[in-house]
Amino acid sequence: MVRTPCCKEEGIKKGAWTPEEDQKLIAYLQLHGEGGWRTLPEKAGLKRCGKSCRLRWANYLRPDIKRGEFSPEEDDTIIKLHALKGNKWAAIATSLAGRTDNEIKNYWNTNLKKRLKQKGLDPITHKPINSTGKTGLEPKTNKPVYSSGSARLLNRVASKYAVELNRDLLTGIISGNSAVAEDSQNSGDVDSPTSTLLNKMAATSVLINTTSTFSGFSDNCSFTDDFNEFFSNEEISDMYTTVDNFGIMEELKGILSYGGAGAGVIEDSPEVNVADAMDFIGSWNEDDNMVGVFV
DNA sequence: AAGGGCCTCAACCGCTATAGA
DNA sequence: CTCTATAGCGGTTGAGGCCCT
Repeated sequence: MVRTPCCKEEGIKKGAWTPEEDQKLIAYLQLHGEGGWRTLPEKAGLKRCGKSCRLRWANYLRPDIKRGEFSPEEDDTIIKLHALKGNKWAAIATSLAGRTDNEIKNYWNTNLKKRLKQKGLDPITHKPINSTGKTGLEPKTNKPVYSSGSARLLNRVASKYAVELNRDLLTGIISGNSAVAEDSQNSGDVDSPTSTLLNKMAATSVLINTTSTFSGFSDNCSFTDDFNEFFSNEEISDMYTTVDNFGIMEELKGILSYGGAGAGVIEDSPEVNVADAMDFIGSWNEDDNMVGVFV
């Protein structure tokens, strides 16, 4: 299909926007809202094409855009998500509030890509650039790399929720039959213990959010850890690549951050030894005390 | 001080996806 | 179903600023 380019008309200005043009665009959008980009320039008194106006607004003028340097946390998020999604800048941007896909793309190309290279990592594959082709993420032993992650996650859940909270909930998380967990099992994909657990937890979180009869976690729960405190970068990377989809991970993050911004920071509970294999998921013993069960 | 090279990032281009007539 | 308009995406470009010689 041949289409007339939108920006080839006579008298259409290109290049950098002036403050006056910005003001006209802002004023118009504040008055009329977004949309109707094709006719907007004429109505707003701008000699620009609609596409240019939309881009200027989306990438620069929108009031919710966060300017300034990227934080180390944002850097980590971008790198992790890039490892998972590749150059899907718009998808990555949805996880960084106030950052645009264009900004992330530029930041990646000018900073993060170089940083990975300096660390000896291929910015495309995120694997080490060396002759062996090793990724650096392979387990150092015969144990799967995800084992410690799943074990620690379960310990945290058990130790933080089990006593004061809903025993049924935790049991449900671990032994529940959710569509998500079943999909994972039916997909034929390699199903790591961590991803199995995460899928079950994520499925349960959906249940919490959508079923009014389900009491879920209590409001005084102070479980405010996030992934970065919870797991190593390697573990997070592994989770993102083995769990079913990004949405599930976001759901799980919702569980982990449950309790609200004002809740206290949890302290590390004494580490409970958890079997690295996740056989115990299937052999969950409801008569056992929650904390310290996983040995 | 001059100018050449490099870097950054806003903006553009070409394309696909989607909605609606 | 087809066609068209619009929105959105990712790659690329180029202006301008900075740094080094």
